[in-house]
Amino acid sequence: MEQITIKEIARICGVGVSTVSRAINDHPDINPETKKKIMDTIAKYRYIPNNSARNLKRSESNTIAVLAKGISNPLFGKMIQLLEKDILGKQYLFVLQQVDEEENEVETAIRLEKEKRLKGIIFLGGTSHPREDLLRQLTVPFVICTVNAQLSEETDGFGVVAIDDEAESFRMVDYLCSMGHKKIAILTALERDSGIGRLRLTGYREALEKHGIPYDESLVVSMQPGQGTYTMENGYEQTRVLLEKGVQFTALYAIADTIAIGACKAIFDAGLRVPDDVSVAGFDGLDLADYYHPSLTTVEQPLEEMATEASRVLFELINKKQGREYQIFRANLREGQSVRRIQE
Amino acid sequence: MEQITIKEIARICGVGVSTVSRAINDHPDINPETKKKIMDTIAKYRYIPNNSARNLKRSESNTIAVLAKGISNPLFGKMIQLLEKDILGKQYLFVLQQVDEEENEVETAIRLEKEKRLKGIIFLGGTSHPREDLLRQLTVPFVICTVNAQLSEETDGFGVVAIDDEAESFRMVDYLCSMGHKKIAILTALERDSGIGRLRLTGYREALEKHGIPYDESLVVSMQPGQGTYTMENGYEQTRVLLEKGVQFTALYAIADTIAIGACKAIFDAGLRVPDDVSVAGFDGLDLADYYHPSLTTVEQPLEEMATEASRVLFELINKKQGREYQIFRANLREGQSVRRIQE
DNA sequence: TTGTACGCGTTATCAC
DNA sequence: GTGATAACGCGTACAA
Repeated sequence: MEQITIKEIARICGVGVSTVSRAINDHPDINPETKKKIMDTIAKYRYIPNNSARNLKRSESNTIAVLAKGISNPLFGKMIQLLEKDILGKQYLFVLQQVDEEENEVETAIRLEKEKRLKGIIFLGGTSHPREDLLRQLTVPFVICTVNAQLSEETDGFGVVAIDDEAESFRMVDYLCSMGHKKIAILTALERDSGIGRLRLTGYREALEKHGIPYDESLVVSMQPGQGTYTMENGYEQTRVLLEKGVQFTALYAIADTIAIGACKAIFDAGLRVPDDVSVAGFDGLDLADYYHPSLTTVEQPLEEMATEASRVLFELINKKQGREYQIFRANLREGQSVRRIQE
Repeated sequence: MEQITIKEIARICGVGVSTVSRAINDHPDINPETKKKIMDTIAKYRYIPNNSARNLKRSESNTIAVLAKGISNPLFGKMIQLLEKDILGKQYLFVLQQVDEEENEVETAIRLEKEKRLKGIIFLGGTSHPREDLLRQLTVPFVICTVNAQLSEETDGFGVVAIDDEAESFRMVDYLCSMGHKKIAILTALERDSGIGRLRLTGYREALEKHGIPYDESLVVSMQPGQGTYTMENGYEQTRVLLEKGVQFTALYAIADTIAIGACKAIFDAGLRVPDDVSVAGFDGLDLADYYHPSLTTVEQPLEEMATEASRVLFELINKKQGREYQIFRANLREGQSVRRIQE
């Protein structure tokens, strides 16, 4: 199939290619009439410039990539839409790259940066302790979003847009304690988790400590590895095992809403009720948490603000070429019907 | 930031660029030693070929695009992952493009095809009656997945991988009738919907007809337009309105699980129970339907098989350059706890 | 205001 | 087995 090129358009219009190029790219010095004629021809022949050639020629390809760790993560849906709108609105090209759970997102970013001559990168999700030697191989600014990563002073030209996972996790567990719970199980990520799991687990420990509740390992349950750590299935399965063990607890805190919902199912299946027999709390503030029955008490991340901020920070970094910017948002403890106050 | 190019590598190794190219692309006639030296240098300098240049040069860019209408659609998550794996495995480049609800996915595809020199396209979601004049502007094979689109004889070089939305919808409503329900409300897409909504609504009408139940317009509720037709929020809101109107019905059939979950919430909020007071049925077979409480009776689409088949069909079309292939899968009516038998 | 010619980084086609 | 070199389609400096 013959693809029509800029040369063809030029030939048809009886002008040079540069004139066509000027018309396409809204250059100032061009005769309006000539421009109109060219644009009409372009429309008529449905000519669309070849992206590869443009990117190749332009020293700067004006592309921004969003790397989402787990595209199916319901957390990211809205954010991606917002980011795309923002980025396209700024006349940048938008590339969405999905990163598998076993994949190292920074390695993917490095490859992508060179392949596509990126101008900037936004990470959605990923590890909270990325390998900085890899990060430094990135020569363009990047923003880590939804993960409260802490980077050393040597790394530069990046931003972090997130909530304070540790503090917010603390708040939730603190809240559970204040509702009279003393035996609080936690469904958390893998032992060796490098993502938000560790941060949220730390918050859990600190809250218990504050309330003088000893940390009980039998109440700490790790999700099983495999495809999708933060899945309902995983939450269900681990909760089922926990219940079968006969460990006593009055509240169950899951570090993700999806896990919490799986947990609820296991509780129901065991013939128990939420929150009458077990209180359940989640984290993230998915829409779903609200629509679940009973609605889930959860920590709501301001996802849309975070997306907007992530793109703002990125463009700022692109302009300044350097800097370090931490934007930590405050989350909202959203009370649902899944946690009840119990008597001491 | 200086990007290293193939020329640099060639210079460093003391060879010509073509030799380096041969090493990169696994060409046969190259001295293993030379190749090793080159590959080592490449690794050392972390050279990564520029994608734009490759695509520009290669007559065929070997890129396949997946256009997903609504990336946040939980239906697509797993499918996208499978598709990506399949496509990369076949040594093709994979591009994921999100399409907004108001956007015409075919127009996006046309632009993308030229911009990126695509080799093939997979549509996830979209309209069931696409504009064929636009589709014919696509010069590469495409597969419409999850939508049972019917195209005229004049269009060629495409595949459809879907379930029979009408028949499966019929089956669900038929099932509801067989459970003793006579007043069955439906939550469907927009009046003027051109997607699966219309097909599923038709199945609903036909099932009622079979059981001699008159079609009652007051039981047909359309989702409101705006951002996200198939959302829990929309389902909630429309069900709330329906309940307030005081229309009587014993079962509620939503054409998507997400809508069904929103509906359940509205029912609970009205002080009613599912399924005791109202039976609820969904469509799609999301994981979530299973984990919801009560678990949702739904029509389960074989999403993974469909994804695998979609890529198989696409590659077949790419090789044959033409053809029309309809792969209609059979869905599975998954009984949950949200529908109960009622006495006549 | 417009056209010509060059180069972006890569692969393929030749000679050698 | 290897190295020049001509494309690929576009943007732009420069000349006209």
